[in-house]
Amino acid sequence: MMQIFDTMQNRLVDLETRDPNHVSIYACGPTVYDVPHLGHARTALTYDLLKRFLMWSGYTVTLASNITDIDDKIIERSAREGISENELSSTYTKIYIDQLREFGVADPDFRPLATEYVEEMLAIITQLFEQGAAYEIEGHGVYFDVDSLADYGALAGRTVNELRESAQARVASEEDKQDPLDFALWKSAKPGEPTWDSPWGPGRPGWHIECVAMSLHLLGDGFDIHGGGSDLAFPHHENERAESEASGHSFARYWMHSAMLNVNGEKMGKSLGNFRTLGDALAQYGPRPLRLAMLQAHYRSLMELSDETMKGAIGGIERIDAFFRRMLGADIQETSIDTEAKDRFMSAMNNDLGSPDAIAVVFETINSGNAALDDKNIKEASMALTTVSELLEVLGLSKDTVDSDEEIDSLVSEREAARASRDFAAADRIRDILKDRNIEIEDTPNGPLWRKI
RNA sequence: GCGUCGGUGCCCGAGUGGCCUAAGGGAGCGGCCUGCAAAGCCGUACAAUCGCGGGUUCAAAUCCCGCCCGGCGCUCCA
Repeated sequence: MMQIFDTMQNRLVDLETRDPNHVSIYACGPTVYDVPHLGHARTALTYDLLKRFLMWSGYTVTLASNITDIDDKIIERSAREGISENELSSTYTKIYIDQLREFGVADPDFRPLATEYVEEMLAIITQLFEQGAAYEIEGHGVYFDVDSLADYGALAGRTVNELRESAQARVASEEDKQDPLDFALWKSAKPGEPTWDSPWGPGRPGWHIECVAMSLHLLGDGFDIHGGGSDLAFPHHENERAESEASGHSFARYWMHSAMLNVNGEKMGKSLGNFRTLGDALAQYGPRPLRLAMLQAHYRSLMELSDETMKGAIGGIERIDAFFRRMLGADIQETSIDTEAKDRFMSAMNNDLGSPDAIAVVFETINSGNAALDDKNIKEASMALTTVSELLEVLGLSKDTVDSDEEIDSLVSEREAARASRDFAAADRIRDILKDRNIEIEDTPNGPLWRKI
């Protein structure tokens, strides 16, 4: 059985799903006011990996991942750029989706937009009123009363009083909130802002309510896993939980949080110059090395993404691809998977998504497959190939399509002819020509192969 | 300041009481293979030690206490 680290219980727990053989997951996506950075990619990758692994384990999985397309930052930025909120958010939504696809993150089953769930949000706010968990402040909006949730603060590992102390030590609120911890469910309309009608007058959604509306609508009460970046645990997730539970809906059974990512020793978002956007990193390193680098770190540990890390990951991908190239030339048989390797891979992943360990199993299998091929042990080599292919599929690291190019093929043939007549000077000349075009030749017992470098 | 997670070789990282004489990958070095390469295989140095100092235990990288350093949170944030 899979174990995951549940933020709520603050420990590793067995994943016991609401429905047998089905897992419902809600992963918090970005607020689209700018291009995605590597941190967004890491978070999305975590839940992509979780889904792939659970499906491979035999579950059916429903993954919902939202796009928040209305919030203060979006309003601010679109005003500054003189375009509509919708124009701004749809531009960045498209970039986000395109780049995640390029990165190899599969589309979630649902990708809800906050602006399409205002009805559902209003319904929940109504329910909160009915439960006495919400109150209105004239001119400001509707607020949530944190006393409505007995263990408010549990996700942050703190009591309400501890939170209150911190909160009071900070900004005194301008509104007449009953408690400094209370937060807006519905914000009254302000000039120049997009608004929706509501029983409490025109306004727009407040904090966190969009995720509650979308997750409950798409996955139902008591869905299995709610995830996101660790920076969202408090207050975002805590408040979602409060809103949901207080309105009478049981919320997520488990909470998962993926850790942050630093680039070249600097926090994301503050460094300039260096790549920090997903787009730049994809262009610089390619999707697969980037993915390998991220998967070689555990999702719950802070990750440093440096040039050196990437150098290592590029080497790793090359090793994987070289293995496939070699096998391509071998007389491979149809075989079953190596159950020993599969079991080790599975127990690594069952242990709170232990991808670094799981990847170690893949590399070990590549090694034994290569060794088997050297020994002309085709059966074992074939089994290693089957195993590596299947496991890489689970990790989303499968080999790209094979390169093909007629002109290069003909140069390679020319070189083969020269080699056959032992005209090595001519053969090396052709190899140099190809090298100038970033093509590297590998001579194998089954003939030459080439690849882009 | 309070809470929380973490600090393992040159780099990335696994390991959470005995199988650790610390996995795996990358980079390094030597050998084999090759016309030469590339890829691959084999071997090998680098952790007498796992941030530092105490403690518990027959036994600790793994548990406890203190300290140092870093991430995240304390109503923007993946």
